Amino acid sequence: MVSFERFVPGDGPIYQQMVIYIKREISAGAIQPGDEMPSRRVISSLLGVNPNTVQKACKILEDEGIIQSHSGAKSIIVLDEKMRKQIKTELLEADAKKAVGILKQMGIPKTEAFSLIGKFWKEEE
Amino acid sequence: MVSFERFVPGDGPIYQQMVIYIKREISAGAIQPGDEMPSRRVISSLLGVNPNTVQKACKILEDEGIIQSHSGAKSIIVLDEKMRKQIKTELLEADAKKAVGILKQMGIPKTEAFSLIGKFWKEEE
DNA sequence: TAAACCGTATTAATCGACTAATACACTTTG
DNA sequence: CAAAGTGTATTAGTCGATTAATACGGTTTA
Repeated sequence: MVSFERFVPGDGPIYQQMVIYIKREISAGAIQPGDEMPSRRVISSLLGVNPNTVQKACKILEDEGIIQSHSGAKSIIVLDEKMRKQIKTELLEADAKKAVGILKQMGIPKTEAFSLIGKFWKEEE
Repeated sequence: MVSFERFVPGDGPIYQQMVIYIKREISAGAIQPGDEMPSRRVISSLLGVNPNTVQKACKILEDEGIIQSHSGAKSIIVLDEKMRKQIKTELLEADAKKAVGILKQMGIPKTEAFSLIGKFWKEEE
């Protein structure tokens, strides 16, 4: 069963955050093909958002071929390994590029950036 | 004169992006105390947004003590060195922490994260 | 089979970001 | 001084994200 335990609300529309959350969990292998999604109503209650907002996210995931929804039954994850790698690459490129761009705009030298990242990596372990 | 050349529109409210942009330029030393801000109307035309949106950002910057506005004349940057370092630290902590959190959620090992960042750092030089 | 659960859809309403138009008083500048 | 430029404020309106309430038909399950 797909879990939303690691979901932490951030910036921007919630339905977009949900889509990205699922994709990141898929990249990590924490969500796998065949896994069941909790029902729209359960998710909405878990995250404290409206069922319609959840449905909006699920609609996007279905349009992208990541979940499959049979009306009446729970949705399931349906992606293959090729697609998983593709999603992972896309997310990584976007996130790493963004992080690098920010650090460079702030005038941080590469070495300092590495030590910073190493520091925060340690703190959370 | 404060420049908006490096401003690239991203996610979230524009007035918040403007505030962060100014702070990052300050962190980098590209914006310094005494620098003049372009007028609200000029900025709005530069960025293609409404003057009121620009004013909203400037109001925040003034409330935080980063700019000083005399009605009728251009606003100027007024922060001291202590404040500059404080701003830089705040931004770095937030950005680096966020980036690390994302990479870890995706199950990226530390070594791979470093090589990724190194790669994108190179590409833009 | 029947109740409980599920995906889906519709309609209306709220809220914040942003636009738009305009006005006023102050300062800089020629 | 006078014109142009500037910060500030007000009011109204648009638009998208989100909430809210509700309904319908298919699937699970006891």
